[in-house]
Amino acid sequence: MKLVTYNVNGIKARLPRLLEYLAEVQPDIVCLQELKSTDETVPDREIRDAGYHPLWHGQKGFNGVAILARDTPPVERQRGLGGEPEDEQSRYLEAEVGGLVVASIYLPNGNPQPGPKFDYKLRWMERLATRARTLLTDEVPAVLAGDYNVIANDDDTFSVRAMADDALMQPESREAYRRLLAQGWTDALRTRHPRGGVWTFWDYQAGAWPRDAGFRIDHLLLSPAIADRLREAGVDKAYRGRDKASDHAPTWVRLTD
DNA sequence: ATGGCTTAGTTCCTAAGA
Repeated sequence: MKLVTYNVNGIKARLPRLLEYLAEVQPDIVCLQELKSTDETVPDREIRDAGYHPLWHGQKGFNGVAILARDTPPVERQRGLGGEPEDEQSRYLEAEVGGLVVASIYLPNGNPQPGPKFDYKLRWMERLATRARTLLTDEVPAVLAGDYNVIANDDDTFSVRAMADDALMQPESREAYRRLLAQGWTDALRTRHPRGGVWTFWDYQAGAWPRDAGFRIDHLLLSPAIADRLREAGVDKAYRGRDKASDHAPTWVRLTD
């Protein structure tokens, strides 16, 4: 089975690209981020007509995550993370689908840093770690898939220097990500491409795509219960080059059934 | 230092993204 994470950067603006992707690749499960739409304004009918069962967790204007599944409807387990009741940003959605627990994650960007947005990012990462710990304790087969907004290693970016002051690459962001992995999660892309140099995002500005000046921030984390089912991991890079593309490319794992 | 994209909303400018 193929499980994809794809930050679409606006699902209404991206709908033709997303429908193409679903038709051409036919992934089994798709975690979406940055819907920038409410549950009332998402293209629910179009996704269903494309053969997918959607579970939406939208928000007006910003954020918004979803889980799409081809065979059976995702059964919701949780929306949002605990620990900060006043947080109304739609960034976490967890469901059971196809015998897996799947989470669609849109981790806060955190720029500019230092500042309140960076503090929110670090708090959010701790809240995610708390949830992730529970999933491991319960020993469920789980995939935490999404836009983590963390460049974990120097070889995960085209330029360490260009990104040095960015929230994506601060030591605090990296350490929080490493602590999460150290719970027992497997970074699937890293495992299959240990030398780095694999990008999932290319900025719209300054010719980043034609220069191949990207970085890897979309991650799929596998729980121990399914880590040995990992067969392949990659990026469907060509979709970044299409007309009116998202600045992220679909990033995926293939698991044995 | 440069140059300056894309989306959505309180829409013809601004905020946010990364």
